[in-house]
Amino acid sequence: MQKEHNLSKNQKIIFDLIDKSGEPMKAYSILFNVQKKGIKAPLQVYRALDKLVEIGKIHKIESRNAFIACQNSSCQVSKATAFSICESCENVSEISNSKLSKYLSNFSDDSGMKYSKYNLEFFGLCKKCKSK
Amino acid sequence: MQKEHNLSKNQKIIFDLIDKSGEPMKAYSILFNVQKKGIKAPLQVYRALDKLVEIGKIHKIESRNAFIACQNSSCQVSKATAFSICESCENVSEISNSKLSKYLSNFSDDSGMKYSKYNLEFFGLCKKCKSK
DNA sequence: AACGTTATGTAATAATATAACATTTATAAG
DNA sequence: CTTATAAATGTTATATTATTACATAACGTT
Repeated sequence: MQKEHNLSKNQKIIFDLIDKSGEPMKAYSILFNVQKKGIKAPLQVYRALDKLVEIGKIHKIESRNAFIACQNSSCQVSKATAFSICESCENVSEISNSKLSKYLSNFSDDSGMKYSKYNLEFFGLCKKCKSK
Repeated sequence: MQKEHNLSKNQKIIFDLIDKSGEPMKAYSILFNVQKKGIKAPLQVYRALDKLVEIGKIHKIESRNAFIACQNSSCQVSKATAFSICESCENVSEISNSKLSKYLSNFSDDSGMKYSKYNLEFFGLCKKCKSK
Protein backbone atom coordinates (compact mmCIF):
# COMPACT_ATOMS: atom_id res chain seq x y z
CA MET A 1 0.00 0.00 0.00
CA GLN A 2 1.27 3.36 -0.99
CA LYS A 3 1.90 6.05 1.58
CA GLU A 4 0.00 9.16 0.67
CA HIS A 5 2.26 12.13 0.62
CA ASN A 6 0.47 15.40 1.01
CA LEU A 7 2.42 17.72 -1.14
CA SER A 8 2.87 21.25 0.03
CA LYS A 9 1.88 24.20 -2.13
CA ASN A 10 5.22 24.64 -3.88
CA GLN A 11 5.76 20.92 -4.21
CA LYS A 12 2.38 20.53 -5.83
CA ILE A 13 2.90 23.39 -8.28
CA ILE A 14 6.25 22.01 -9.33
CA PHE A 15 5.19 18.39 -9.49
CA ASP A 16 2.15 19.24 -11.61
CA LEU A 17 4.29 21.15 -14.06
CA ILE A 18 6.81 18.34 -14.47
CA ASP A 19 4.13 15.70 -14.61
CA LYS A 20 2.16 17.52 -17.29
CA SER A 21 5.21 18.19 -19.40
CA GLY A 22 5.88 14.46 -19.62
CA GLU A 23 9.52 15.04 -20.29
CA PRO A 24 12.62 15.95 -18.32
CA MET A 25 12.67 19.54 -17.16
CA LYS A 26 15.60 21.54 -15.93
CA ALA A 27 15.47 23.46 -12.69
CA TYR A 28 15.69 26.92 -14.18
CA SER A 29 13.16 26.12 -16.84
CA ILE A 30 10.85 25.01 -14.05
CA LEU A 31 11.59 28.24 -12.23
CA PHE A 32 10.71 30.28 -15.30
CA ASN A 33 7.44 28.40 -15.70
CA VAL A 34 6.27 28.82 -12.13
CA GLN A 35 7.15 32.46 -11.62
CA LYS A 36 3.60 33.46 -12.41
CA LYS A 37 2.55 31.25 -9.51
CA GLY A 38 4.71 33.19 -7.08
CA ILE A 39 7.77 30.98 -6.94
CA LYS A 40 10.56 33.44 -7.45
CA ALA A 41 13.83 31.92 -6.35
CA PRO A 42 15.94 28.94 -7.41
CA LEU A 43 16.04 27.67 -3.87
CA GLN A 44 12.28 27.31 -3.76
CA VAL A 45 12.51 25.12 -6.80
CA TYR A 46 15.43 23.06 -5.58
CA ARG A 47 13.81 22.46 -2.22
CA ALA A 48 10.66 21.16 -3.82
CA LEU A 49 12.67 19.05 -6.25
CA ASP A 50 14.70 17.53 -3.42
CA LYS A 51 11.57 16.54 -1.58
CA LEU A 52 9.87 15.17 -4.68
CA VAL A 53 12.92 13.08 -5.49
CA GLU A 54 13.08 11.85 -1.90
CA ILE A 55 9.51 10.59 -1.95
CA GLY A 56 9.86 9.14 -5.44
CA LYS A 57 7.39 11.38 -7.29
CA ILE A 58 10.12 12.50 -9.65
CA HIS A 59 13.55 11.27 -10.62
CA LYS A 60 16.68 13.12 -11.56
CA ILE A 61 18.26 12.26 -14.88
CA GLU A 62 21.81 12.69 -13.70
CA SER A 63 23.47 12.91 -17.07
CA ARG A 64 21.14 15.73 -18.08
CA ASN A 65 20.62 17.61 -14.83
CA ALA A 66 16.93 17.31 -15.40
CA PHE A 67 13.90 15.99 -13.58
CA ILE A 68 11.12 13.76 -14.84
CA ALA A 69 7.92 12.57 -13.21
CA CYS A 70 7.94 8.97 -12.12
CA GLN A 71 6.23 6.90 -14.76
CA ASN A 72 6.02 3.83 -12.64
CA SER A 73 3.08 3.79 -10.28
CA SER A 74 4.61 1.22 -8.00
CA CYS A 75 7.72 3.26 -7.45
CA GLN A 76 7.51 4.81 -4.02
CA VAL A 77 11.07 5.78 -3.56
CA SER A 78 13.85 6.61 -5.95
CA LYS A 79 16.02 3.73 -5.05
CA ALA A 80 16.01 1.67 -8.21
CA THR A 81 15.79 3.69 -11.38
CA ALA A 82 16.53 2.99 -15.02
CA PHE A 83 16.10 5.23 -18.01
CA SER A 84 16.51 5.12 -21.74
CA ILE A 85 17.80 8.28 -23.30
CA CYS A 86 17.88 9.13 -26.99
CA GLU A 87 21.10 10.96 -27.74
CA SER A 88 19.58 12.64 -30.74
CA CYS A 89 16.16 13.94 -29.67
CA GLU A 90 16.85 13.69 -25.94
CA ASN A 91 13.64 11.78 -25.37
CA VAL A 92 13.79 10.04 -22.01
CA SER A 93 11.65 7.28 -20.66
CA GLU A 94 11.69 5.25 -17.53
CA ILE A 95 12.33 1.57 -17.98
CA SER A 96 10.16 -0.69 -15.92
CA ASN A 97 11.42 -4.16 -16.49
CA SER A 98 11.03 -6.47 -13.56
CA LYS A 99 13.83 -8.78 -14.65
CA LEU A 100 16.22 -5.89 -14.90
CA SER A 101 15.21 -4.41 -11.57
CA LYS A 102 15.42 -7.78 -9.87
CA TYR A 103 18.81 -8.42 -11.36
CA LEU A 104 20.17 -5.06 -10.25
CA SER A 105 18.51 -4.97 -6.85
CA ASN A 106 20.08 -8.32 -6.06
CA PHE A 107 23.41 -7.53 -7.57
CA SER A 108 26.40 -7.91 -5.34
CA ASP A 109 30.09 -8.21 -5.97
CA ASP A 110 33.08 -9.08 -3.86
CA SER A 111 33.56 -5.58 -2.49
CA GLY A 112 31.58 -6.33 0.64
CA MET A 113 29.21 -3.53 -0.14
CA LYS A 114 25.48 -3.98 0.15
CA TYR A 115 23.86 -1.74 -2.38
CA SER A 116 20.71 0.01 -1.30
CA LYS A 117 20.13 2.06 -4.42
CA TYR A 118 21.08 2.28 -8.06
CA ASN A 119 20.56 4.45 -11.07
CA LEU A 120 21.03 3.25 -14.61
CA GLU A 121 20.99 5.29 -17.78
CA PHE A 122 20.97 3.67 -21.21
CA PHE A 123 21.86 5.72 -24.27
CA GLY A 124 21.12 5.18 -27.91
CA LEU A 125 18.92 6.31 -30.74
CA CYS A 126 15.18 6.02 -30.46
CA LYS A 127 13.09 4.47 -33.19
CA LYS A 128 12.27 7.78 -34.83
CA CYS A 129 15.80 9.12 -34.81
CA LYS A 130 17.25 5.84 -36.05
CA SER A 131 15.12 5.98 -39.19
CA LYS A 132 16.20 9.46 -40.19
CA MET B 1 44.67 -4.62 -29.32
CA GLN B 2 44.43 -1.22 -27.78
CA LYS B 3 44.71 1.90 -29.88
CA GLU B 4 47.45 4.07 -28.49
CA HIS B 5 46.24 7.55 -27.88
CA ASN B 6 48.97 10.11 -27.73
CA LEU B 7 47.73 12.53 -25.20
CA SER B 8 48.45 16.17 -25.74
CA LYS B 9 50.25 18.25 -23.14
CA ASN B 10 47.17 19.39 -21.22
CA GLN B 11 45.48 16.04 -21.54
CA LYS B 12 48.54 14.33 -20.09
CA ILE B 13 48.87 16.74 -17.18
CA ILE B 14 45.24 16.32 -16.28
CA PHE B 15 45.11 12.58 -16.78
CA ASP B 16 48.20 12.07 -14.64
CA LEU B 17 46.70 14.09 -11.84
CA ILE B 18 43.42 12.19 -11.84
CA ASP B 19 45.14 8.86 -12.23
CA LYS B 20 47.53 9.49 -9.33
CA SER B 21 44.77 10.68 -7.06
CA GLY B 22 42.97 7.37 -7.46
CA GLU B 23 39.65 8.94 -6.60
CA PRO B 24 37.06 11.10 -8.28
CA MET B 25 38.17 14.66 -8.82
CA LYS B 26 36.04 17.67 -9.62
CA ALA B 27 36.84 19.99 -12.46
CA TYR B 28 37.67 23.03 -10.39
CA SER B 29 39.76 21.03 -7.99
CA ILE B 30 41.67 19.76 -11.00
CA LEU B 31 42.03 23.32 -12.21
CA PHE B 32 43.42 24.42 -8.87
CA ASN B 33 45.92 21.58 -8.91
CA VAL B 34 47.26 22.22 -12.39
CA GLN B 35 47.57 25.97 -12.24
CA LYS B 36 51.24 25.68 -11.38
CA LYS B 37 51.64 23.79 -14.64
CA GLY B 38 50.24 26.68 -16.64
CA ILE B 39 46.64 25.61 -17.08
CA LYS B 40 44.76 28.70 -16.08
CA ALA B 41 41.18 28.47 -17.32
CA PRO B 42 38.23 26.14 -16.71
CA LEU B 43 37.81 25.60 -20.40
CA GLN B 44 41.27 24.13 -20.71
CA VAL B 45 40.33 21.62 -18.07
CA TYR B 46 36.94 20.80 -19.54
CA ARG B 47 38.37 20.32 -22.99
CA ALA B 48 40.91 17.85 -21.73
CA LEU B 49 38.27 16.09 -19.64
CA ASP B 50 35.95 15.79 -22.64
CA LYS B 51 38.66 14.20 -24.71
CA LEU B 52 39.78 11.86 -21.94
CA VAL B 53 36.20 10.72 -21.41
CA GLU B 54 35.76 10.25 -25.15
CA ILE B 55 38.76 7.93 -25.41
CA GLY B 56 37.89 6.09 -22.21
CA LYS B 57 40.88 7.09 -20.08
CA ILE B 58 38.58 8.58 -17.48
CA HIS B 59 34.91 8.34 -16.64
CA LYS B 60 32.50 10.89 -15.32
CA ILE B 61 30.63 10.01 -12.14
CA GLU B 62 27.42 11.73 -13.13
CA SER B 63 25.83 11.87 -9.72
CA ARG B 64 28.90 13.60 -8.32
CA ASN B 65 30.07 15.74 -11.21
CA ALA B 66 33.47 14.21 -10.80
CA PHE B 67 35.98 12.36 -12.90
CA ILE B 68 37.90 9.19 -12.13
CA ALA B 69 40.61 7.37 -14.03
CA CYS B 70 39.49 4.18 -15.72
CA GLN B 71 40.42 1.26 -13.51
CA ASN B 72 39.71 -1.31 -16.15
CA SER B 73 42.58 -1.84 -18.54
CA SER B 74 40.38 -3.36 -21.19
CA CYS B 75 38.07 -0.42 -21.29
CA GLN B 76 38.82 1.53 -24.43
CA VAL B 77 35.76 3.63 -24.59
CA SER B 78 33.33 4.89 -21.99
CA LYS B 79 30.38 3.03 -23.32
CA ALA B 80 29.66 0.56 -20.58
CA THR B 81 30.42 1.83 -17.12
CA ALA B 82 29.40 0.79 -13.63
CA PHE B 83 30.42 2.22 -10.31
CA SER B 84 29.89 1.60 -6.65
CA ILE B 85 29.61 4.69 -4.52
CA CYS B 86 29.69 4.89 -0.76
CA GLU B 87 27.19 7.46 0.38
CA SER B 88 29.07 8.06 3.59
CA CYS B 89 32.75 8.39 2.66
CA GLU B 90 32.12 8.99 -1.04
CA ASN B 91 34.59 6.32 -2.02
CA VAL B 92 34.00 5.31 -5.63
CA SER B 93 35.20 2.31 -7.49
CA GLU B 94 34.63 0.96 -10.91
CA ILE B 95 32.85 -2.36 -11.07
CA SER B 96 34.27 -4.82 -13.56
CA ASN B 97 31.95 -7.74 -13.55
CA SER B 98 31.69 -9.50 -16.84
CA LYS B 99 28.29 -11.00 -16.10
CA LEU B 100 26.91 -7.59 -15.29
CA SER B 101 28.42 -5.94 -18.33
CA LYS B 102 27.23 -8.73 -20.59
CA TYR B 103 23.76 -8.52 -19.14
CA LEU B 104 23.56 -4.78 -19.61
CA SER B 105 25.25 -4.63 -22.99
CA ASN B 106 22.75 -7.13 -24.30
CA PHE B 107 19.77 -5.61 -22.58
CA SER B 108 16.88 -4.65 -24.76
CA ASP B 109 13.27 -3.88 -24.09
CA ASP B 110 10.22 -3.41 -26.25
CA SER B 111 10.89 0.26 -26.96
CA GLY B 112 12.63 -0.51 -30.23
CA MET B 113 15.74 1.23 -29.05
CA LYS B 114 19.14 -0.31 -29.52
CA TYR B 115 21.30 0.85 -26.67
CA SER B 116 24.87 1.68 -27.53
CA LYS B 117 25.96 2.88 -24.13
CA TYR B 118 25.06 2.75 -20.48
CA ASN B 119 26.13 4.10 -17.16
CA LEU B 120 25.21 2.50 -13.87
CA GLU B 121 25.80 3.85 -10.40
CA PHE B 122 25.22 1.74 -7.30
CA PHE B 123 24.93 3.42 -3.91
CA GLY B 124 25.35 2.06 -0.43
CA LEU B 125 27.73 1.94 2.47
CA CYS B 126 31.21 0.54 2.04
CA LYS B 127 32.63 -2.04 4.42
CA LYS B 128 34.40 0.53 6.56
CA CYS B 129 31.46 2.87 6.88
CA LYS B 130 29.03 0.06 7.59
CA SER B 131 31.02 -1.01 10.65
CA LYS B 132 31.05 2.43 12.23
C1' DA C 1 -1.35 26.23 23.71
C1' DA C 2 3.22 24.67 23.40
C1' DC C 3 6.46 22.08 20.95
C1' DG C 4 8.99 20.16 17.25
C1' DT C 5 9.10 19.56 12.39
C1' DT C 6 8.42 20.89 7.81
C1' DA C 7 7.92 24.38 4.48
C1' DT C 8 8.52 29.12 2.87
C1' DG C 9 10.73 33.68 1.58
C1' DT C 10 14.72 36.32 0.27
C1' DA C 11 19.36 37.74 -0.81
C1' DA C 12 23.69 36.56 -1.84
C1' DT C 13 27.03 33.61 -3.69
C1' DA C 14 29.29 29.18 -4.87
C1' DA C 15 30.10 25.56 -8.12
C1' DT C 16 29.78 23.68 -12.64
C1' DA C 17 30.06 24.34 -17.56
C1' DT C 18 30.01 26.59 -22.23
C1' DA C 19 30.30 30.32 -26.09
C1' DA C 20 33.09 32.90 -29.02
C1' DC C 21 37.12 34.10 -31.08
C1' DA C 22 42.15 34.16 -32.10
C1' DT C 23 46.24 31.46 -32.50
C1' DT C 24 49.31 27.47 -32.53
C1' DT C 25 50.65 22.72 -33.09
C1' DA C 26 50.21 18.15 -35.04
C1' DT C 27 49.00 15.02 -38.90
C1' DA C 28 48.63 13.62 -43.31
C1' DA C 29 48.49 14.09 -48.50
C1' DG C 30 50.53 15.54 -52.53
C1' DC D 1 58.87 20.05 -47.87
C1' DT D 2 54.79 22.47 -48.19
C1' DT D 3 50.16 22.93 -48.23
C1' DA D 4 45.83 21.60 -46.30
C1' DT D 5 43.20 20.01 -42.55
C1' DA D 6 42.24 18.68 -38.10
C1' DA D 7 43.25 18.93 -33.27
C1' DA D 8 44.69 21.45 -29.46
C1' DT D 9 45.62 25.73 -27.03
C1' DG D 10 44.94 30.42 -24.90
C1' DT D 11 41.93 33.95 -23.18
C1' DT D 12 37.90 36.55 -21.82
C1' DA D 13 33.46 36.56 -20.78
C1' DT D 14 29.28 34.50 -19.55
C1' DA D 15 25.73 30.89 -18.92
C1' DT D 16 23.90 27.31 -16.10
C1' DT D 17 23.31 24.67 -12.03
C1' DA D 18 23.12 24.56 -7.09
C1' DT D 19 23.87 25.93 -2.13
C1' DT D 20 24.61 28.87 2.27
C1' DA D 21 22.70 31.61 5.60
C1' DC D 22 19.23 33.57 8.02
C1' DA D 23 14.43 34.93 9.11
C1' DT D 24 9.56 33.69 9.24
C1' DA D 25 5.34 30.97 8.72
C1' DA D 26 2.41 26.78 8.61
C1' DC D 27 1.51 22.14 10.09
C1' DG D 28 0.93 18.18 13.14
C1' DT D 29 1.18 16.36 17.67
C1' DT D 30 0.12 15.86 22.22
